[in-house]
Amino acid sequence: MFRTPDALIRNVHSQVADRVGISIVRGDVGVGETLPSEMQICEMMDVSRTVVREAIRTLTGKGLVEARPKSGTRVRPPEQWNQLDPDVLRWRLETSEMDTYLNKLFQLRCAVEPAAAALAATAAGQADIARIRAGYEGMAAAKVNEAFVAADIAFHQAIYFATRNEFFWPIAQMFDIALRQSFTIAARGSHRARALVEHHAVLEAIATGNVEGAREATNVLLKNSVDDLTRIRGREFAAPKAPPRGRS
Amino acid sequence: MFRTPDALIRNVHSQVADRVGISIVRGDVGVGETLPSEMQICEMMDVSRTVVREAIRTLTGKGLVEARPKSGTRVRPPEQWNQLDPDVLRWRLETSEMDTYLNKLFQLRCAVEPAAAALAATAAGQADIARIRAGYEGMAAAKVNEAFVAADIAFHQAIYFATRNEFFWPIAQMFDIALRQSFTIAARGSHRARALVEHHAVLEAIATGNVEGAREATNVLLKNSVDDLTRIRGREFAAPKAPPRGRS
DNA sequence: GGCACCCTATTTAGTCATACAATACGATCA
DNA sequence: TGATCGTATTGTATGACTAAATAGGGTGCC
Repeated sequence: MFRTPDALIRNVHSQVADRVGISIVRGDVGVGETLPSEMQICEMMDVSRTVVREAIRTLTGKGLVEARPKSGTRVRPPEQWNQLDPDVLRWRLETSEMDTYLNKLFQLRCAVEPAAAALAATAAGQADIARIRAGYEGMAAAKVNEAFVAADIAFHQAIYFATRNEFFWPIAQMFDIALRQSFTIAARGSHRARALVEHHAVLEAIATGNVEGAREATNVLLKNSVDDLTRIRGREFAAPKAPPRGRS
Repeated sequence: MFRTPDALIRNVHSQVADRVGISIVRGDVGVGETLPSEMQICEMMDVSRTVVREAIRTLTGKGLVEARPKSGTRVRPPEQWNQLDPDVLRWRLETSEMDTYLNKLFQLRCAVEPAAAALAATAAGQADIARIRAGYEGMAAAKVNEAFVAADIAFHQAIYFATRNEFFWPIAQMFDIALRQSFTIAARGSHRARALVEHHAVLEAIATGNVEGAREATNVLLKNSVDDLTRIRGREFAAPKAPPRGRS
C-alpha cells in the first residue's frame, strides 16, 4: 500500500495545471501572450477539455492568466500573480536560481518576522504559545536533522499564527514548501546548539509578553541564520545586490 | 456599450464561486465540515455541474477547501487559506468587522512597508522610481478625493514593486481591494497637505538611494496615517488589542 | 452471545464526450 | 471607410462512466 508520493499521481487536472503553470512561470509563454487554445492543450496532453478547463481555472484563480471568449487565455504580468501561493512557489522553485530565490525569501522574513514575533508577544493565547514551545522542544529532542528541520519550521510557523492576524498567515504557509532547503542547510551539526539558544530566547520573550524582546531576539536569530547561510554557501547571500542605476 | 460593472455579470462560475466562497468565509460551513455535494449545489443555484465544479476548483486553488471522492468537499482551516488573495480578501470584506479588518491590515503594513521602502532604495531602477513619482504627482495634481486616493494607492503599490522582490508583491495587490476605504477616510481635506509632504520624503529617499531615510520616512507616514484614522474613527484603531491571557 | 474483521454496496468526486451559446476578432463587401 | 457576416475560442449544459472512500452488513472467531 504505497501512499502516493504526494505529488505524483493525484488528479489529472492538477497535473495539467502543474505543467501549464510551470511553463508560464518559466516564461515559455511571455506576458500578454495567449497560451494554446483549450483544444490544442487537450491534444498536447491527451486529456479531455473538462480537465484542461479546470486546470486553467486553477491558474486563473492564482492570477497567472486571464481568459476571454474568442480572445484566448492570456498570461498576466507577474506583478499580479499570487507569488505566495504554495503552487506558484513550487513552480518557481523548479525554475529559478536557488540563491536568488532564498535571498529574496530572507528579505521578506527579515521584514516581517520580527514584527510578527512582537505582535505574537501581545496577542498570543495559551494554545499559541504551547504550539511555539512544542516546536522548540521538537528541535531540542530531534535526533536526526530531518526532525530538527521539521520542528524548526513548525516553530516559525507557529509564531506567525500566534499573531492572531490572518494576513500574516500566508507567509507562514510557504515555509515548508520554500524554506525546507535553507533550513536543512543551516541545521548542520555545530549550528544546532546556538540555534536552540536563540529559539529559546524568542519563545520566552513571546511567552512573557515581552514585545521588544521578542522583536530583538528574532532579529538576532535571523541575522545569524543569514550569516550561516552566507558562510556555508560561500558567497554573497542576503545582501541585496544593487542593480546598476543612475540618479534621476 | 456598457462596460459591465466589473463584478455583476461576468462568468457564471465566478458568481457561484463568490456565493460559496462568501458562505465559507462567513462560517456558514464550519472548518472540517463538508459543503453540499456538487449535485445539491447544482440544484440550489440552478446551474450545471460543470459550473459548480469549476467554481469549486477556484476555491480549492485558494486553499479554502479540499475535495475527495466520496468523502466530499471539506473546508480547510483558515490558517491554510490564501488570506492575501484578492477574492478571499473581498469575501472577508463583506463579512468582517471593518475596524478589526483595517487594524490587522495596518499591522501588516507597519511590519512590511518600511522594509519595502528600504529595499526599494537599494534595488529600484529608473522605471520603478518614475512610477513612484507618478503616484506622488498624481496625488499633488488631484482635484477630487477619488483621484487622490487612486494615486495614493498607486504610490504605495509602486514601492512594493520597486523592491524587485516578487514576494513583496502580493501585499501590494491587496491595496486597491482592501485599503481603498481606509485611504478614502484619510484623504479628507486638511490631511492632504501633510500627506503630500510625507509622501515626497519617501519618494526622495528612495530616489536617492537613502536606505535608512526611506525606512524612517515610511515609518513616519504610517504612524501618522494610523493616528489620523484613530482620531477620525473616534476609537482605538491600530493598537493591537491584547486578549486576556494568563502566563504559562 | 459478543466482538473483531473483512467484504460489498453506495455515495460522491473525477473524467470523458458532445452539443450549443455567446463573444470578439478579422475578412469581406458595399 | 464603414458595416456586416463568418469563424474561432471560451462559456455552459447534459449524460455517462470511472474511481475511491465510507458505511453497513455479514462472517468468522473468541
